[in-house]
Amino acid sequence: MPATDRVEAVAEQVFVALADPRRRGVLAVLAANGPSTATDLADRLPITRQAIAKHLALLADAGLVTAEHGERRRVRYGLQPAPMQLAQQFLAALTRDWDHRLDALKNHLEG
Amino acid sequence: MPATDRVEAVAEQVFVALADPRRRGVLAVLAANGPSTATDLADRLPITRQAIAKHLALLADAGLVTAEHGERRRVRYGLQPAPMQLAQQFLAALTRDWDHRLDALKNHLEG
DNA sequence: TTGTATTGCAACCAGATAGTTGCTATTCAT
DNA sequence: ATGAATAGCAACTATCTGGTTGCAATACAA
Repeated sequence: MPATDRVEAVAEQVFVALADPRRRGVLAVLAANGPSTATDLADRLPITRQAIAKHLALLADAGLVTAEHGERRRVRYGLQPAPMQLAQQFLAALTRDWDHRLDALKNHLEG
Repeated sequence: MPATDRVEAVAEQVFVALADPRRRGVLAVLAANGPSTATDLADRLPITRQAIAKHLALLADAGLVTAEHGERRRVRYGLQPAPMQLAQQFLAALTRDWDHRLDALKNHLEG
């Protein structure tokens, strides 16, 4: 698989993740408070722990958070900025590409 | 409503739009070929015209495409880059914010 | 050992989403 | 007037998504 396809796949997962306000909420709490457990997050957000757990699973699958297993069966989830940066680059490239193509079409019509 | 909320609302719609491969396909065709009708797009993509029309409605709602009514009842949809740029700025700000907060947390632990 | 706190799994529900088919209306050419 | 091409609307289906409740298992404290 070409590298650009893998980039697009990661970007897609990031877009899916950021498309949901509750997931953005989870990420915001993690950014503000540092690594937290699902139970901690459920205290600060208006949904149940199990709902949080599902969102965390999706975020972990996208690489946006990673789980670290601590003492007493506790699992803390921490932010992982790399996929965000990838998605940002993908978005920037897409915008540039569009602008370039639209300019080319415009010039083609004028010329 | 504060301006940042409106930015976030637009960014969310862009993320939703870009989260779907078929929608990215529609946008790619529009970028490559310029404004096109739903029927044109249906010829180039593996889904029916009606499915395309639904995606176009969502994209238009997000401001990513605009409809121009032409002759003979034809409606052509063209790319609109502004919301993309907004989403890009939102994503960049988010990434910066995370990095800043994570650094602060790290320094807090070390200091 | 009993209790408390935590995680993980499964079943279930309601609503949204993607797609299809079928139909109607409009426009223009023959 | 007929026919071809296009766009829009509605109904229907299947799948995905977000959320809940309930329950079992684990770990530690008293």
